[in-house]
Amino acid sequence: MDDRTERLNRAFAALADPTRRDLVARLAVDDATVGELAEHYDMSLQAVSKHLKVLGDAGLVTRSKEAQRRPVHLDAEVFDLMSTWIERYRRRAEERYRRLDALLAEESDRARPSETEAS
Amino acid sequence: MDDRTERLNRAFAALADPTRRDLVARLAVDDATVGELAEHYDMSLQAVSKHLKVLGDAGLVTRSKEAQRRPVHLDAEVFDLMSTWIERYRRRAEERYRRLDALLAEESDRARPSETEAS
DNA sequence: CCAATTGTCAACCTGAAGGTTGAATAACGA
DNA sequence: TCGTTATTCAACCTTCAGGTTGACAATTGG
Repeated sequence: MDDRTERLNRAFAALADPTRRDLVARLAVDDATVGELAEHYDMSLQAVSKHLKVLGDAGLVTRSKEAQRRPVHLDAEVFDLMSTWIERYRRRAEERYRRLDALLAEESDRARPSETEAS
Repeated sequence: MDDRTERLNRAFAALADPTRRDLVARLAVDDATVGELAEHYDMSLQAVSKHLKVLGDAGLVTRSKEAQRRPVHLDAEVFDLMSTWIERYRRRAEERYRRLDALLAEESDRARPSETEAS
């Protein structure tokens, strides 16, 4: 399996969990420490730490030990990858929908014979 | 958990599997039957059927029993939902990145005293 | 109407996901 | 240096995801 595929696997899997999506939402507002984040959830700090590891392995989040606070922050790159994938198929699905629409219109034209009908 | 949350759970989870993303890619080209799709994978037809059920439950795919062939086709709506979610945080992550950039520039300005520095 | 083809259901297995608790580690302040 | 605080590691449990095979259901063709 190529690298791109595995990155998409991890990224989509990471965001399939509502707690992790919520973590992303919080980190979009401001960087925060594990402890700070954990306060908002009804689960152990260790569990939150695990969730952050999953987000980290997926490349959605980076940890900087540099500063004295705020070690976790969002990283945009993988969002790009997912966005590209989804947009591609969203566009195609919509296209196909429009084409189906056109086809159905054509069909109902054929039901009531029309002068534009070829051979 | 609200409906939107559960739909996102299912949608992201559905696309976390590479076989299912591949099914989506194929269905973006043309509708197909379970059997036709299954030929391309090294797994049982039942397994593919299950994957399609997951995609269906996630609302990414619809099945029409009407016609004699091509029963599975893509549905764009849930793609919209995911796209909106991702774009939102992609944008914020990028914003925060730019702001960090600016902050670092400011910091290095402060290191070498500059005339634009206030107070 | 019968048979063949096509798809789903059911039971089962294995491994991984998400949670727990308790111990280990690392960095900081006094 | 020593204790505190913050975080991760390790072992364990339970549930679920993804695959298998075999039996069943339904639809189409002759």
